[in-house]
Amino acid sequence: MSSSFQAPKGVSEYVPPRADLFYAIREAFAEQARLAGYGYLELAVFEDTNLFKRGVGESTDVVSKEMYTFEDRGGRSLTLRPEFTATVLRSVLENNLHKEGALPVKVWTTGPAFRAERPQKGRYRQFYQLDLEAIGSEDPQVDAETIAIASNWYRSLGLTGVRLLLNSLGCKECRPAYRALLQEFLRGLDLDEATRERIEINPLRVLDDKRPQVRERLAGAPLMADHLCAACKAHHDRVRELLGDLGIGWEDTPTLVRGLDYYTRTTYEFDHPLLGAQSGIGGGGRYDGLSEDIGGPALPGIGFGLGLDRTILALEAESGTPQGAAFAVKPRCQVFGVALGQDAERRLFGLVAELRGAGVAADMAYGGKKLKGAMKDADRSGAAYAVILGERDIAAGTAQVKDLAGGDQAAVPLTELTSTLTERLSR
RNA sequence: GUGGGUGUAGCUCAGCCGGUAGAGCACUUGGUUGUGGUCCAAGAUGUCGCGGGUUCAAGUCCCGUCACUCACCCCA
Repeated sequence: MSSSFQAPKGVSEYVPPRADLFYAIREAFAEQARLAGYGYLELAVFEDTNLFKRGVGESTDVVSKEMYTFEDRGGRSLTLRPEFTATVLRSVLENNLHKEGALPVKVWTTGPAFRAERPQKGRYRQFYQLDLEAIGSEDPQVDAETIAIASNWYRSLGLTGVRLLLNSLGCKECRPAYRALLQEFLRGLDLDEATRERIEINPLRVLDDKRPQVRERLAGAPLMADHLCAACKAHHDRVRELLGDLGIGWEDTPTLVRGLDYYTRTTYEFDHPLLGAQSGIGGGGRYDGLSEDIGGPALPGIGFGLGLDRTILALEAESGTPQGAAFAVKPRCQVFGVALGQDAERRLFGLVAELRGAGVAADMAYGGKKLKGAMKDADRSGAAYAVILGERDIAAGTAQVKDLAGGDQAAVPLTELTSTLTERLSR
């Protein structure tokens, strides 16, 4: 019997065992970020609505029709974050991190973001991202470094099907001219009303329309790659060179466009072919003008958002393929205790605490269960060993340690129980 | 916002031309006095999403509604 309530529409919730995977892959990312010198940030989940309007851009769909915006009791307009970059940059500037040490400021964060979209596979109204940003450097090495971090993370999870799609969107020197050129081309096409409007507001987005009838008309459209200024071209070539040095493969995708206005130069997306319509599992790029857009100093930046929900879907999709998903979650229980009688139960309770103190994941049967039921619990717990303790054993000063996979069982002196199990589990 | 599909046991689903509810898995108990995972036996479990209509009779047909889901759009 469930309650009268259910989670709001489109909210992705995680419960065991999926939630264990969710947590573990997030920890795996923390390790990658740490190795590359990125510091952790814990940030506001809602912001002044204008931060997103000015940062993400009012012409974007995200801002114009997908934000959860509300008024607080003081009449302020607040918005649940639809993405992370604007919040990260706002916090970095507010806390003067860009003045405290060497640039770039290297930070990462994680948590939920919110968009009021119609839910479907891989698209939720409350969804989870890992976000990493390097703020204050134009060096293409930083571009390559951030891409490498994401790429290493996917690899550490055992994902093999991730593709990197790469493009450059130019800068404020070369993009306006290209944009005008593209608009001119697009206006000559026979397109539907909504698309014609988009040509005037955000023409680059028309390029990655998925509809076949639109795609065929787009053949021959001018591409940013052919209109980059010398500085942008040099930057883009250098990034690709560095990715090559790192052994990271990519596909040049001249039609790749991001939906947020702030992106400049390096722009990329991680894509997984097994996922269906929402195949972009992560994306990022440069945003050299964003700081000024939100009233800050001129500070270039680059970063990415990786979708945790979609990464889990990718992991699950791959585990159905021959190569399989290699990522293993730490077991929730390594040793499971089974007691016979009240005295033994009390003694075992202490032993379980001792095992936990020694770093062994331990659990036991509660509620005075009979041996058979308790052994069944031991089996279900996934533990490698069961520790069985009865009056006989206590009298002998030992416990029975059973290897649940093999079935072997032997008496181990109580004083050596923790060290014996620690040793056996470590090999 | 637009279109399609689906709502039956904890899970995955079957249920014909309308005749009063089924399977597999999971669960409980027993076979086993101090031993799980295998095997055998027995058992418990449902507002058939909700509301209305047609009918002697509705899980089944009709209308409405809600939820879920996939796709468009959008993006992580």
